[in-house]
Amino acid sequence: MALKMTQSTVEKIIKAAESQVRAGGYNSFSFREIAKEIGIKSASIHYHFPTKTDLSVAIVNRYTIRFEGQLTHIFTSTIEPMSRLKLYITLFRQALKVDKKMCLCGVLASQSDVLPEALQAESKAFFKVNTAWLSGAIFPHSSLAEPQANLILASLEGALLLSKAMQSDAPFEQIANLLLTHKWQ
Amino acid sequence: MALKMTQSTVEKIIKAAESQVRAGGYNSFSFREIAKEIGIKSASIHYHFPTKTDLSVAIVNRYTIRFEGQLTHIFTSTIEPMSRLKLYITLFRQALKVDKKMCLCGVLASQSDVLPEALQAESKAFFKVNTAWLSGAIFPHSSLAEPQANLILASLEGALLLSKAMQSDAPFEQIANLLLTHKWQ
DNA sequence: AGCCACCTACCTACCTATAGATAGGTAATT
DNA sequence: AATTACCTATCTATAGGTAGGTAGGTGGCT
Repeated sequence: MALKMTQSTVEKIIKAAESQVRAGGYNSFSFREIAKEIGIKSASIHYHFPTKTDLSVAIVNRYTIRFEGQLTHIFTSTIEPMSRLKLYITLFRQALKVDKKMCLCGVLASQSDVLPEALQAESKAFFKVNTAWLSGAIFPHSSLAEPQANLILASLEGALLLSKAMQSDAPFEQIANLLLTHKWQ
Repeated sequence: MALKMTQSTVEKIIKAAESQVRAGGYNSFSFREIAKEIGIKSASIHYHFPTKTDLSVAIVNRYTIRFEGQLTHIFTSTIEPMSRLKLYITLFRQALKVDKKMCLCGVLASQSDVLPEALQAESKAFFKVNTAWLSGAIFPHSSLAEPQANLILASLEGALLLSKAMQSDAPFEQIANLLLTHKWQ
């Protein structure tokens, strides 16, 4: 029972933190803001995550694991490459339209230079997972698999960026549409 | 002479500030850091730019104007769409390889939610300049000009993001190559 | 069963560093 | 005399982090 409560608080902390990072980046989330949001004191967060780096790594770790879960789900739900791409795009569309936030690692990547090394590594891992999956799941027999995977990933990260900046979903949808109608050879 | 010195200090402030924003985003640049970097006191920056928002807007403004200058230069140097695209890509390659930094507005876009409104507007203007130029200079007679312009811009912003995260220029070059070999109809 | 040691999950109170911003002063130029 | 381009000194808010306390539960020992 006490254990369950603990996990729940940790979950709340990570969720609130993820939300704040995705809204404003690494330097615009704070222990005090998270604490206020979930109704505890900032010192209590240090009990669960001694340093900001520890908490940040935990956020990205959870994010990547959940993302991987969704990739696996897509992979098993269809073998048609373009169907998989369509579902892959849905993951990013959800960030934009449901969460109304950037991709966590997209935000972090743009600030790579000022991130703790452990966090850089964690965000790098997220992108590796994505390019590896795209190569294998969408371009299994293409010699251009790697560059094409990079293009899709970059386009979608950029599409989120652009749509956030333009305060419109249109850029994202136009880009998504081009990716889906493109002849990938 | 005094006027010249003044402009020079203002220039130094903006340059240092731009560099810091592009490295770590809006919340990781500070008056004190800039002051230290250029050898004055932080209070003196407030003389030239009363608030952080004022300074930020000035940074993006200068950035956009200089970018527009380079776009105009490309436009007049060739009429061949693919040559223009190649030169356009060079602008982003320079950010990655020479400055070793993100696009200023790419970083800011990822933090849109926490930016002062004036800054959001300024960064939005940068992207509008780019999509408008791409449409007119590369896809003058295409009905798909707008989505294609968005795709190119998003791909390149995303390419910077990805290359920063992966700590490798390869993703950028692979994406650039695909954009240049693509049949844009 | 009753006691005791320990652990968990918080708390209050506080530290130092740094943030943006302001007031008021000053030397040099116009 | 006024303006420009700085300065020193200081304010308040907030940052991450730490020390030490405590209520309530767990588990072992007699």
